[in-house]
Amino acid sequence: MAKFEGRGGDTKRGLELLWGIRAGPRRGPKGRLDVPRIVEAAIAIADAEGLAAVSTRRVAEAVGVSAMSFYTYVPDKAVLLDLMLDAAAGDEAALPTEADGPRDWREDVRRLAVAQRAWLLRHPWILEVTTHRPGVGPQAIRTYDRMLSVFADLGLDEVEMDLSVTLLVDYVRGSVRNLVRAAQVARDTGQSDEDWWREVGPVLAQVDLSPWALAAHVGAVVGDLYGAGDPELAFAFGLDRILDGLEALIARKGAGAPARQD
Amino acid sequence: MAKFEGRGGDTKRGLELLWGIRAGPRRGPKGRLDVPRIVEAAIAIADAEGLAAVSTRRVAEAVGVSAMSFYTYVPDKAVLLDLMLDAAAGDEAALPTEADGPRDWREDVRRLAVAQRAWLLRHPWILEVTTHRPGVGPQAIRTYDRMLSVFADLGLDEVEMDLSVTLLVDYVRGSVRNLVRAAQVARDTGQSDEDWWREVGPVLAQVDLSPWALAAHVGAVVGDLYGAGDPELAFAFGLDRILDGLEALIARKGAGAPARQD
DNA sequence: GAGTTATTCCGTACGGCGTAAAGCGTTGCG
DNA sequence: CGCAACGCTTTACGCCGTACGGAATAACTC
Repeated sequence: MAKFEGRGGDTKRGLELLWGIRAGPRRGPKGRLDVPRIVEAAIAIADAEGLAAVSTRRVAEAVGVSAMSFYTYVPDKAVLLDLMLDAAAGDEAALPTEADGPRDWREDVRRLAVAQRAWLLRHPWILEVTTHRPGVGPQAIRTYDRMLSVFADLGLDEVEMDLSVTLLVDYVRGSVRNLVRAAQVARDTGQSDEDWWREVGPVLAQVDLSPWALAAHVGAVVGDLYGAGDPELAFAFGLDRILDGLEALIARKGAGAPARQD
Repeated sequence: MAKFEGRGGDTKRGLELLWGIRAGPRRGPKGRLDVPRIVEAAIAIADAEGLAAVSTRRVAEAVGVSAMSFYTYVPDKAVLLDLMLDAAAGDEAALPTEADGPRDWREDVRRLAVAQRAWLLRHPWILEVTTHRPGVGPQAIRTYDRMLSVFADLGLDEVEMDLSVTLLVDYVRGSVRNLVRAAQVARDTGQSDEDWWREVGPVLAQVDLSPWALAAHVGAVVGDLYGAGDPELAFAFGLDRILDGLEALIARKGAGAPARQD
């Protein structure tokens, strides 16, 4: 199960598939399918029903072949996940370019974060597949490149640029994760957050929370204000803190670089 | 993967187990086990071999009963995971108190983040658990309380305190995740990062990276400096940015609150 | 052409998983 | 005592990833 949440499998073959540089077979019957069709079907299933619904049997059925024919095209499930990841990276929103007017790095970074967030919400299963090794597919590299470009020309060195991208991506992923999980559980169990609270409330009422008065107080205030938590607000708040933090770094480092324009 | 449907009764039963408020059975044979023993065994397996090794059958075997006897104590696997989560929250490091000298919120927050990180590295499987709902067990609430206390008396309102905790926790989790996956994959596949790069390198060399020159350049510089990425450095960098961001907020909000002391 | 060989596709099977169902024996309440 | 509640077990179902082996097909060698 969780063995496949990381990478592994046939690394070399997987990479060749990622970049489409596998030497085609010279004899034998022609395949009825190709890898992109399989990956597309897998992504459709994941988008609609979650990563748990993506089994090799299910994908094979979706493209109209028997269970084992799947393995003719993809060496194992770990590689399928790699391919899905890189393919999904293809539909991220475009970044604004210099042509759209004067660059404002703060606005660019915010847009980047919002776009990443929207992308993750479109493909929630991506959060369950997260790679530990850098994405080495074409789409992943393109995304990395685009993110770096936002931090270019601000006086940061290469390492700082890379770390800034990492910080931003890690934050967005963490922030979206909570939201996605809620939706996922609601779907899997047919139980909304409200239903759940209605069940939890009475049990918690029996409990003595006084040892954690601060938690109880803040929890009550926050809960009253926006139910079980407002993910939009949390996202915006964290992003603003991170932008402030990056701004402090940039101000310190990039004396001669363009500053905020607003 | 996380497809455990929690039916209505399971949620309630799970909560009762979390808080130890089940009504004891009056007749029938005494059980040979209790829930804490089962949870402890499950955590031991998860610590040693990863979450994937935790199956109901395996846990049952570890405590010396047959596969189905497990379900006498725990209604289903999702509840087991909830119990594991809350139990694991019990071994977080203590926070320094006011008795240790003058409070410095920045240092406190940093210590908090470092402690959280160490805790996650001690129980890496926690990051793999797709939690049912926000933690409502006693340990989870205790942790939340302690984190809030660090942000108390700084001029932040309840919502800002809650959001600050969320930001910090989300960041730490995201940051640790990369590190944990590396170790996990290395263990599962027997392939170290270096082995992996040795396999990836030659394939990537065949590829034209010029469309993403910035990514290639930064990637090369970063890779040269510290191999496949230095997680310690990335963690410290992101944490510093977040601290700067929080400091800006606190400076703006808490005119009368204690400022930095260093 | 004929033969060889690489390749596609598929049926079967193995050992895992979570857990429903049903049976057995033990316990304590009435 | 009898009976209901309960602990524990065996059996079984339908999933999963995928190893294996066989049949059909296409292109290469002769």
